[in-house]
Amino acid sequence: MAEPSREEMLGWVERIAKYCADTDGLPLIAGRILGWLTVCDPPEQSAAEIAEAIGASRASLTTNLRLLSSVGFLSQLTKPGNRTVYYQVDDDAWEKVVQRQVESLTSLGEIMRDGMELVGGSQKRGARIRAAHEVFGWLDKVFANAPPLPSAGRANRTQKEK
Amino acid sequence: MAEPSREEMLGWVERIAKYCADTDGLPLIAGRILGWLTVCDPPEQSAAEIAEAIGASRASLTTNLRLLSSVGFLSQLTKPGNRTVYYQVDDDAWEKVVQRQVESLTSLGEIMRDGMELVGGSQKRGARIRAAHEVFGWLDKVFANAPPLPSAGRANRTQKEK
DNA sequence: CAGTTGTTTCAGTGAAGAATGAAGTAGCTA
DNA sequence: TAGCTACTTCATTCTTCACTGAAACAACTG
Repeated sequence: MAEPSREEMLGWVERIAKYCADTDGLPLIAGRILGWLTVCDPPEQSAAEIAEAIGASRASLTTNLRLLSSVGFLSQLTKPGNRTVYYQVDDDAWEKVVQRQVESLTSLGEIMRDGMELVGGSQKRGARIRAAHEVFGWLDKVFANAPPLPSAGRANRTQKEK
Repeated sequence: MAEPSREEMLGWVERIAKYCADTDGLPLIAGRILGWLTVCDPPEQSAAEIAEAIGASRASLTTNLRLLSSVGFLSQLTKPGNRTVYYQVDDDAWEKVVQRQVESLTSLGEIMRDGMELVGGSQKRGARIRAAHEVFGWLDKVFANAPPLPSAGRANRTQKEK
C-alpha cells in the first residue's frame, strides 16, 4: 500500500472541512484540524505541525484546538521533557458527531410533540403536524431496534495509555 | 380543546425557527415561516398574512418563501378570481427535513470510506479512521433494518384536491 | 386608460464571526 | 539572570449574509 501523497491527504481534509462547516456550523479551520488529525502520521501532532500542514496561523490553531477539545473531539498528550502539547483525535470523535446529529433530530421530535399538544392533533388543523409527528415516531422506532454502537465493544482506552 | 393563543403559537414557532437556524443553516425568517405554516389556521396563508403573523417585511417573505418552495417544503395555492397566492406546508415537509439530515450523514460515511482507502485501514495509522468508519457501517445497518417511512402509506394527496 | 392590489427586485445597513499579526505570558535552559 | 521556545490573548480586518424600505413591476377592475 503506497503512502498517500500530502496533496491527496489535503484534498480529503478539505472535503471533511467542508462537510463540518456546511452541516455542523464548525469553522472551516476546525474542520481541517479534525480532518488532518484523522489521517496524519503520526496520530499526535503539535499545534505548529498542524498549522503548517493545513496552512493556518498559530492563533487560529489555538482558538480551534480549544473549541474541538471543549466539545470532546480531541485529547491532549504531553511528553516528559518537552513543553509541546500534542493533539490527537479521540477514537470516538466521529461517533460523537453522529450522535449529536441524531440527538438534534430527537430534540426536533420533542418540539413536534409539544406542537401537537398545542394545536390539538385531532382537529383538522392538526393534520400537518400530525404527519410530522409520525415521522419522529418512526425515527424513535428505528433507533429502538438498532444494534448497539460499535464503541460499546471498544473499551474507552483513549486518553489512558499506561 | 381550547384554541391556542397567538402568543403560545408564536413561542412555539420561535423554537422551530431556532432549530432550523441552528442545525439546518436556514435563515431565521424561513424557520418562522415553516413553523407558522405548520400550526396556523387555516393551513393556507397569503404572504401578507404570514408577514403580519411573524413580524417580517414583505420583501423577506418573498425571499424566504421562494427558498422554502425551491427546496420543496411549501406548495402554492391560488384561488379563482383572486390574485393572492396562498402558501401551505407540504404534508411531508418535516419528513424531508429528517431525510436530508440522514442523507448528510450518509455522505459523511462516504467520505470516511474514501479516507480509509486513502490511508489504508489496516496500518497502524488507520486505527482512528477505522473506528470512524465502523460507526457509519452501524448507521447503514440501522436504516437497513428500519420499517418503511410513514409517508409510504400516505398517498401524495398534497397539491391535488379535486 | 387610470387606479388598485399583490408581488418582486434592488441597493443598502447592520451584525456576526472567521482569521490573522503583533504583543504578551509562561516555562525551560544555560 | 538572560534568552529561547511554545503557546495564548487582544484588537483589527475582512467577509458574509439576513433583513429591510423603497421603488419597480404585473395583473386585474371599473
